[in-house]
Amino acid sequence: MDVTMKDVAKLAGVSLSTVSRVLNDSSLVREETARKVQKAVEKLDYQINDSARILRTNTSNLIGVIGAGMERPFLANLLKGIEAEARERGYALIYGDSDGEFEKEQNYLNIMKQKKIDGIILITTNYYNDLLSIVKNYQIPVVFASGYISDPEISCVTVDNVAAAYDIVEFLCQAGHKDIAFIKGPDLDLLASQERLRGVKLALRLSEIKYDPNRFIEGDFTFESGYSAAKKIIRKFPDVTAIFAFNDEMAVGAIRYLKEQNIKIPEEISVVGFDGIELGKYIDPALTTVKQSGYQLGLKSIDMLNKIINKEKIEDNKVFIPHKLVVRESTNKLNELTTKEEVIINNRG
Amino acid sequence: MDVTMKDVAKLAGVSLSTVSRVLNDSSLVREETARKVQKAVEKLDYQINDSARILRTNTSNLIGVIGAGMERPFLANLLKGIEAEARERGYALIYGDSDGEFEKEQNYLNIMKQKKIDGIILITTNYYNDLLSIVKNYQIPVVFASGYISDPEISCVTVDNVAAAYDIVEFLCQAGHKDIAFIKGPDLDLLASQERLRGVKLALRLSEIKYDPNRFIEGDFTFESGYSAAKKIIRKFPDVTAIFAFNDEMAVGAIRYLKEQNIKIPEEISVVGFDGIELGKYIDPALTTVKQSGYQLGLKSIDMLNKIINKEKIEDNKVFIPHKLVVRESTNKLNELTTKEEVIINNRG
DNA sequence: GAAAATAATGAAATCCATTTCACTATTTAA
DNA sequence: TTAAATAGTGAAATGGATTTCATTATTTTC
Repeated sequence: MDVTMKDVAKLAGVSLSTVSRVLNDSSLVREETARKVQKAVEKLDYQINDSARILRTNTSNLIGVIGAGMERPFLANLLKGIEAEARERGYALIYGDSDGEFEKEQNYLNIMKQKKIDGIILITTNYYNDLLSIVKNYQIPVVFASGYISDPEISCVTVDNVAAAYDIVEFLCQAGHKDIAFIKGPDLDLLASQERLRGVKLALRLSEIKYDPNRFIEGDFTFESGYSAAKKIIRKFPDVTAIFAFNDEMAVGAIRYLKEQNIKIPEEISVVGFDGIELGKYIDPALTTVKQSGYQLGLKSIDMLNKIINKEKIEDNKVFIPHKLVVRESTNKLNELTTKEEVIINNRG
Repeated sequence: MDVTMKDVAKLAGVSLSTVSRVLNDSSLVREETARKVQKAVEKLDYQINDSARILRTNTSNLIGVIGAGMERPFLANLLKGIEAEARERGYALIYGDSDGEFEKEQNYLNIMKQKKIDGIILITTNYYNDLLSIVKNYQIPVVFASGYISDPEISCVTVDNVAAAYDIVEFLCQAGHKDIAFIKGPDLDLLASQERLRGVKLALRLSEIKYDPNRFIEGDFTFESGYSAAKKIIRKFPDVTAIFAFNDEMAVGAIRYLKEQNIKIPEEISVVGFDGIELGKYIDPALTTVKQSGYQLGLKSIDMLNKIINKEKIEDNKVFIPHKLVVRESTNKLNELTTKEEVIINNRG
């Protein structure tokens, strides 16, 4: 029913082998013969049967992507970057959502293995050591694109979560904030959230601010969780002057809550986020955040994976993409606030 | 190197055929034999070679998804729904982004055909008639999940863009707005944007408001385009009392611009969006919009595709998912505004 | 208990491309 | 001109499953 190489061979008056050679690497075929074959291919609109090819060659030009929470803007852009670079390099993508569940991850891993994927990108927040050992067992090239994995065998591409979180907290501290609350990610998130936590602690220590675990409210990276975390923060710590949400969506949720309570941002409370998604520019006040490019992360991940697949030398299997502090309207210096109050006090006095 | 059925057969002491039967449909196999085979499968951790299976059976349990602009929250959720339902039904997903380019769509269509996908979901804004005829030629089950396609042969699942746009414009009109501006989608978008446009026109006609094409500024569904569209609107039509952006992101961008200009929302200008993405609840003012569920749309699309693949009867190959007007803070009745003004006038008088 | 029917299994063909090996045609070297 | 080397091509083996057809065991029927 479908056109096969045999049909092409017959029409071109050559053998199967020759057709195959023309379609892959015509170096061994006379130009004239190649032309005949090409003509037949076009005339019949021949399309290769990929399964047959994969069966024989054991390479699929397929890359598996297993992610979770990919509807988040940052990760949606990551996927976009992955897709663009994969396409560029001749790979197609098999995409599966694990919902952050180990079982589903395993499941997809199996399915993808059965499809003989050439490599796999994992975007998984709560990796378990089990997953790591399974992945290693599979002998399939893997890149983690969600956080730093210390295991030296594992390649990963990620923003430097520790440094980035450090930078933004340091920024708050240098602005004079001492009473800071945090909306962290799920405790199960062993990658991004835990790393950012480490960066926070580091910055606090260097600024000689006591680390108080109570000031870390757990969220799940959604608007909603940011909103309700802010509520808890305001109740428990009415004196905070700054909130650092571990991603922009939670920051936006928090801002919404604060505004509902008629708390002025940044005059009374500064709010900062993480990721630097487009949205941050358009909310009111525009969000101060530390920006990383999901798209870039996607490109780099495929780049590294491609190198592993092709057994190219890799200088370093831990790659960090750049991050940048973006100061907008949701923060100010605590001094400024003080100044204003002083002015008011002066007026009164 | 990999474990094959042959290995399983040998270990279990049966023939290849028997192993295959056990793994597919053991109805013809003695229970005892089946157990032996199962045990061998487990012992060897046998994984089927999918390419071999597909080659033989010509069915892949693969569904292709070709989309564009999938980083938009609504579409990201659509993809999530597609993935969830596809997984549920035993399909894996091959995912490609077309960037809205015909050539890339064609390309992916070819690649996917070569991989013997069982069906395909198209989320493409500017479909060309070319694409339609190609798709028809391919004889592969297809579902459009992005808008209404009139061609009776083509199945589609979509919100009723005409009705939804009608509803929200009617809502504005009934609130007393006569001077409305619109931020539409790209003119190339023959689906969502053009349909919404039709809904708008219908509502305007029924409310006896003259249709003025100048009042429709073209955007591209991004925050940024909503922002600059609002700028144009305010310059050209300083008297507008309402803006309808054809999606929520553009509405958010518009709101940002209006706020920068110290224009009060909704007191001076009401703003409405389309889609009902989560974000709308958290911006200030919370966005009035017409809500559809991307996730739901995804589920329904796979459901329909699955039916086509299995040659089940389909009552109607045009399916609409529900939409709902969600009134929040970004709109008010023009009367209320008038009342306030009257009060002010009275105060003055 | 023999014949007929059914259940359970295996051998071999098949799906479609790639690739090795063998062979012929053409060049090059001597 | 002949021997040696190389270029170009084809036949056949191969990858790993499914499935048809044939065959052997087992039941059922009379």
